[in-house]
Order: sequence, then structure tokens, then C-alpha cells
Amino acid sequence: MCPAKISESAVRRLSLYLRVLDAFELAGKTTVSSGDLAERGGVTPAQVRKDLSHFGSFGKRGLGYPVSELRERVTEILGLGRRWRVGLVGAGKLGAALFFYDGFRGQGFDVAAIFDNDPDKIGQRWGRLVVEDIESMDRVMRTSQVEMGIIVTPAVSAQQVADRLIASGVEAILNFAPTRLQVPPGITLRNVNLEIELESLAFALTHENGA
Amino acid sequence: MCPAKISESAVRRLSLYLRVLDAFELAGKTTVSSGDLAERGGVTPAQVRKDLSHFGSFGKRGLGYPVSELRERVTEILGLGRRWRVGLVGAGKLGAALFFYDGFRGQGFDVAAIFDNDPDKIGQRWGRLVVEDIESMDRVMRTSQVEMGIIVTPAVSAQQVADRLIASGVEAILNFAPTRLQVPPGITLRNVNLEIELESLAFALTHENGA
DNA sequence: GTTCGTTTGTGATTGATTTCACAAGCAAAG
DNA sequence: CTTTGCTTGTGAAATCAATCACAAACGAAC
Repeated sequence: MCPAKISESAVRRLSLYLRVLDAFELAGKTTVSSGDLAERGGVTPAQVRKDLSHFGSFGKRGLGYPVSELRERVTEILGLGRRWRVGLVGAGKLGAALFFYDGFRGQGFDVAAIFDNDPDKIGQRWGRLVVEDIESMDRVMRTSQVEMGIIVTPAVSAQQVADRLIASGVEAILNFAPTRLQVPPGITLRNVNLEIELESLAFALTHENGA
Repeated sequence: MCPAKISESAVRRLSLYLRVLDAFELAGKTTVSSGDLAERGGVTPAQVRKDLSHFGSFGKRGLGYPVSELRERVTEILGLGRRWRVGLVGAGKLGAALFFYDGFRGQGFDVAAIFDNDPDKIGQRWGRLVVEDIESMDRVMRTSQVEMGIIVTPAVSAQQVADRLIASGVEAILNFAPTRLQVPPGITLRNVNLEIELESLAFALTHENGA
């Protein structure tokens, strides 16, 4: 049902299936086969079945999976059956882009606090929030009951910010700063490094045809 | 030396080593061991040696790797020994954040064109560039000799944009739209899906302590 | 109730990636 | 010149992930 270890990539595929299920439900389908899910998700049917089987047995042999029920189950598995409160550190352009992006709210993530250390930015009103001084992070994070942090600061400040987030009780961090953060065991860290993505494209273009 | 297939993750680690090497060079070190690189990169020494050995033999036994020379070689391997011209599609907040982010230029990536389909945005001056109509993509891309595309549009337009980019001669695409793009063989595609990252954090928080 | 076409769930297999472990090589010291 | 202390480069082993292949199960048709 819920085994010891699910691979990072399997979890990401679950997110993918959830989107495909949304589309199928919108299209009015009531059941889907692993083949349907696989085709739309760009994976193999066996992979879909294996991924789902880690968490239970949701399908009917000969029929497939009930769309609506599977969607609910995957939502639950991913921990999206509730809303999450997110703290955003860094009120720059990327921070603004993330803050005003509707996709997060749609998936159950609410930005509950924004921080910066620039006096020009502190006090600015962003939607229904005010940019807070990074110095008051601990207090604000606890009163806002923030559970996740997003780091959108320059690389030099990132480690310090991460330390403060963790001190404030945050256990999951999404880091956009192009630097490798050290976090203690038990803290979940995901990195999004745009430079690395571009560099991987450059590598592919450079090596694609025996060049 | 340069084998048939290097894994995606190995390439990403090379990017990482490059950053660590930058730091070491800045700190004035002339040689590093695989252990040094591993520690700062958060991997194992054996992994470092294996990754590098795919491309040649850069170290001296008993000594380690010459920082400056290895940095040059890795730069070359990743295809960063030249500048790359990038086209940005989507002049929204995320597009702006990427455009004004200095890290890309620093690594050799120049945004050479920006596109949007919103009449209010078309014609806006961004730095030294003007936002172009997406309709004129083919012409602009070719005259600007753009080699990579970054998609920062809503999900619904993303596939259409990708098709146009490919028709304009682009062979590598970095997609930020939360949708799975279909591209023909020979086109390199990387996806950055912020919703999936947050969902993977939600999963981790939900399942960490047998919850 | 039996047969038929379909699709799941899963042990077995294959494949990929990471780690191990050690011979080979280098510099410095004696 | 030999020994000593490190560190690389790499085949072998181990771990991890993806795919295969097939028995079991279901609904529909008759």
C-alpha cells in the first residue's frame, strides 16, 4: 500500500498523471486505462500501473481506472487534499512572477508571507500581503503557520535564508538560487537551477550529431 | 573519451562541478581532488571521477585535478566555450524575470529576441530589445540566429509556440508551461514545472514520518 | 453459465546508474 | 634509488529503476 521508499521520479509522474486525469475528467470520461494515461503522459502503460500499484489497487481488470476516484486518490497520495501555506523569500522579479502566478493557488498552495531585506521593498503591498523584513521571519512565519519556503534570492544569501527558514520551522524548501544548499536531515530540499537547464541544452546541441 | 551516451544526470553534475571549480579558482586553489569537488558538490568522490573519466583523463594520480585546466575542459564539454542566442516566448512576469536575470548572460546565454501575442506588449522596449509579435517569429528568429527557445506562455499556447519555434529552426527548448509538449526526434526539450516541484514537496511532507 | 476480449497487478528480467575496491601512477622525502 | 602517502582511473559489484510478460479478474455477449 504505502511502501518504505518511492522514488523521486515516481512522485513526479504521479503529478503528471493527476494533470492527465484532470483533462480526462473535464472531457467527461469516467474510466481510463493505463494505456490512455501513458499516452497522454508520455510514459509506458506498465510504468503507470507500477507507479499506481505502489499505493494500492485502484483499477478494475478488463475495465481500467475510474477517473474521478483515481483523481481523488492521487490527490490524497500527493498530499494535495489540503491547502499548503508557503513563504516566499526574495521580492525581486522572479519572486513577483511566482507570487502572481495563479497555478499555485489552483493546486492548493497559498503564499502566506513575502520577505526581503531591501528597505525599498519592505512595506510594499503585493496583492493582499505586505513585504516583510527578513529579520522578522521567525515571528511572521509562525503566526502565518507557513510550512514551505521558496528561496528566490541571490546565491550569496541563499544559505543564510535557508537556515532561517529551517529555524522558523519550515521543513520543505524550493530553492531557485544557483547554489547548493546544506540542510539537515529531515528537511526536504528541491532545487530549480535555470542555469543548469540551459547548460544541459547547450550540451545536447553541442554533442547531438557527433559534433 | 566521448562515448555514445552520457546520462542526463551526469551532464547536470558537470554543470555543478563547473560552479565548484569557479569557486575554487576564485579562492586561488590550483589543484583539487575528486574528494574536494565531491564535498562541495554534494556527491561522492567516485562519482566525480567516473563523470569526468567519460570525457578523458584530466587528473594526475597522487595530486588531483588542475583547477584552471579542468574548468576550461568542462566548459568546453558542456558547450559553453561560445555564446548561445536564446529566444524568449512570453513577455509576462516570468519572462521578464528571466530576461532581466544576469546569471544567463554570465554563463554565455544571450536573449536575442522576445515574443508575445498581446498587442499591449508587442512593441514594448525591454532593455535593448523590443517585444516582437509572435507572428513574425520565423523571420526574427532567423535574422537573429536564435538557437534555443524558452517558453514562458500559458499552458494552452505552449504546444503551438513549440511548433513555431521548431519551424523557425530552433533545436533546443526550455519549457516552463505546465504541460507536456510533443516534439519530433532530434529536438531537445527540458521541462521546468514549478507545480510539480511544489507537489513533490507536499508529498515529502505528507509521507516523511509515517504520516 | 461459458466463452471472449480486455486490462490490471506483479514477479521476473533487463537495463541503467552508482558505488566499491584496487592496481597504477605521481611527488616528496629519505 | 627506494619508500611512503596520496589520488586517479576503471573493471566489477551492487543498487536502483524501467520494462516485460503473463496469470488473474472483470464485463459483455450469447
